[in-house]
Amino acid sequence: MIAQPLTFMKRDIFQAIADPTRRAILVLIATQALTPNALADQFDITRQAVSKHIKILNECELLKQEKVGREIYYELKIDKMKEVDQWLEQFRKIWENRFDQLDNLLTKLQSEKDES
Amino acid sequence: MIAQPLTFMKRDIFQAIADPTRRAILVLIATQALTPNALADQFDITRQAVSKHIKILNECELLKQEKVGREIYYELKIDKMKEVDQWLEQFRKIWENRFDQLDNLLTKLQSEKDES
DNA sequence: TATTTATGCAACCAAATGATTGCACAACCA
DNA sequence: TGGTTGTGCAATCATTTGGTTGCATAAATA
Repeated sequence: MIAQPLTFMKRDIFQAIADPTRRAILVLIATQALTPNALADQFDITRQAVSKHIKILNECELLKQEKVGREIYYELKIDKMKEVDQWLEQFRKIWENRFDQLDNLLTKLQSEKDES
Repeated sequence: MIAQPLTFMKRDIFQAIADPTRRAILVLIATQALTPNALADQFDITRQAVSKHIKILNECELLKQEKVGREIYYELKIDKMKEVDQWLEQFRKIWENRFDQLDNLLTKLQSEKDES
């Protein structure tokens, strides 16, 4: 056995973003801090269901929180999203490399055409 | 069926990459085409379990396949990974913007220091 | 031809997931 | 003080998930 996931965190960011509701939450709190109630207003599910999603996002260390009285404002720790970006990097290298090769080919074909 | 309705795909790429085994598979077939058996050798699970993961990745339209005799070579459709990149873009904008603002602040502080 | 090999599919199972309802409790406010 | 509001937690439930074993079939090989 060669390839095996190395770390064993209970949840990782890839699980966090697997659910469409959680992705929507992340977008909402990317630019502004929101309370669970404010978030729940945006969805068709119960406040408690949203609360569970928040808990999961929190376990993944995706959230900053600030308590104001009895309200809790949640906001995205944007830096955590870079983990996904870093994982994507290995694929980005490949597609950019292939694009460059295609570009080189087209340039070469063009110059050959010019010479004729 | 010719084209699947985009809005009602059973699975999306975020679900595909949620599982650590599937992420490892994607990495393995990003640069080379591999058969299910060759893939299964890399993991501690059964060939059939790997086969199920392949099926899921296929449903997400992440795979190219080429049949050679009785063997089937699977390779990653790298362009499909751009969907994740595109979703990340909205967050990238934010963190790059914040970095620029921090950079501007530091530059300003430095120039104020130079003036004194 | 008979056997081995590569693959996919079906049935089954335990655990995880995403939702619900109900409750507890602290913080506001009339 | 008593009632309302914001939040989190527990119990419960149906569905999905990720794994297993067993089988069917087509292709390669002895």
